[in-house]
Amino acid sequence: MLGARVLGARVLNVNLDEMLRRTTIFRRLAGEDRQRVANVATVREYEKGATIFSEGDASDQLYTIVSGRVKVFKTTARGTDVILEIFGPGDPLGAVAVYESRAYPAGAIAIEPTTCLLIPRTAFFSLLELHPTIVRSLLSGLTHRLVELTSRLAELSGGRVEARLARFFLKLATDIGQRRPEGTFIPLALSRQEIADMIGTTIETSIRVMSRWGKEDLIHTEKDGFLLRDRTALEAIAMS
Amino acid sequence: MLGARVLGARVLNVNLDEMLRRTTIFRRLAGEDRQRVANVATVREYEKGATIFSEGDASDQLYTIVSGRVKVFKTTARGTDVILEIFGPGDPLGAVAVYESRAYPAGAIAIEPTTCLLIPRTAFFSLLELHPTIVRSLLSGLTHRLVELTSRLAELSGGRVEARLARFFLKLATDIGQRRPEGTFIPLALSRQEIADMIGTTIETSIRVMSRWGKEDLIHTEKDGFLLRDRTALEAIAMS
DNA sequence: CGAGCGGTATGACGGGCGTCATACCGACGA
DNA sequence: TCGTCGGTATGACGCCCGTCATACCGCTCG
Repeated sequence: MLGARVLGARVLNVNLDEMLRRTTIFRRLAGEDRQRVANVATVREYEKGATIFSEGDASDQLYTIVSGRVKVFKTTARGTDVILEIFGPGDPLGAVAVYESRAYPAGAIAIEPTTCLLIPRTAFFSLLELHPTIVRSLLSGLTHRLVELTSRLAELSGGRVEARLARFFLKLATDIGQRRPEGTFIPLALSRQEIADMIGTTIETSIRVMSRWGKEDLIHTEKDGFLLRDRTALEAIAMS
Repeated sequence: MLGARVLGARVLNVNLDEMLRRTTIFRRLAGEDRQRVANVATVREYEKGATIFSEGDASDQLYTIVSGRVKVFKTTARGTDVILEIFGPGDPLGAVAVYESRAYPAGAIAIEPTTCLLIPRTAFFSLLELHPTIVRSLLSGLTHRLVELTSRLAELSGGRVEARLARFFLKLATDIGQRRPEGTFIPLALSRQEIADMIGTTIETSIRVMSRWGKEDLIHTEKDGFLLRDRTALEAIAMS
């Protein structure tokens, strides 16, 4: 449990209900049902870089992100990592493993200070029995993830690194970008290594491209994110 | 409807029930419910190379493969194709699109003579209402596909082409391989282009590697599949 | 039978990018 | 204050593999 701190549920009981309301899975529950979930839920906090679970771990809990961001990744045969997705507040974590009672098929690491809500598998299953709406909600989430993943698969395979990187930042911009007078700000701090893991290349290459783009005033790395300065230039690179 | 032939449901009504029993989704239905599905189902046949649906098409039917094999693929920004999965008898096709009432996120083409069972979306939805077990079955299928896709994502990103190709055939061997005195036979006819689309490379490279491996007696291309002659050599290549 | 076509095969060439090596810089702790 | 460490930066080298071009082979059709 390195980097994790378990908080007594009683202390936070006031907030638990509020937390549950913000999750995509449990938000539609009636008040009393949410209360029942709250009674068996645990809150856990992770500092940046802390491992939430590792690939192959037995899955006994369903995680839900309350705040922070988490990268879900798989380690390839060669030892390099590939980031499958980056999850944020409200997103479930490990739903696939818990539902199928199998080991986690990928690892999860906090890339920001993160707090999660943990529901034991047994409690989760009895919820599924009682509330078909939760099953529906799960289905919706999974289908969206499937579509996302297929897009990433098409994206990763082949093509020049520069184009992939440009498309990656353009997608981030439309997803979580904030308009500013100087450009579009992406409030997501990723290391060069994590950028490389997202687009399937090495850290040196990602550093090289980011460094050049910084000098060419296309995109700048800031303390807590990235600032897109020249969106049209990136779009041109993405097309090529 | 090029390459498709619609058969009168009445003629095949005897077989329809048998077909439904073989699907992963509808097999658990009670007899009378299966009969209700059979009443609204259609059978359609596709010859090799025929398009079942294209990426972006509106989804009005749920397909289920009765016999044959289908490749599901996405076209990248650069115009190259990436094969996401190859489905066989019993597998559902387009479940994600139908459930979410969205356009198909990928295209589907028959790589063998194939016959499918078509269920209209409306009928599918009323089935979902009546039978929670179908929803469960859908969920299971989706989670398996998710795990598969994440593995393929990790597989595709980076690494030498030879290693990826070796791993690809080794996986096929363990999935659908048949032991023979001369080696392991993989009963799946893929063109060099389709091999390239599976592992994310070009047709020339896949031809080169396959050609060399043929000469080195590692794997031979036959009329209706591939014959793995030297499994340990492939495993060595996959490791490197 | 010759033309056309789709799939396979093979060579030549060059650039993108992975690999190795070194250096710089800020943060942190002894 | 200095040493260490993690992250970033940059150069040199080489080779895998994508691109272009040509050839071969079996099949179908006029």
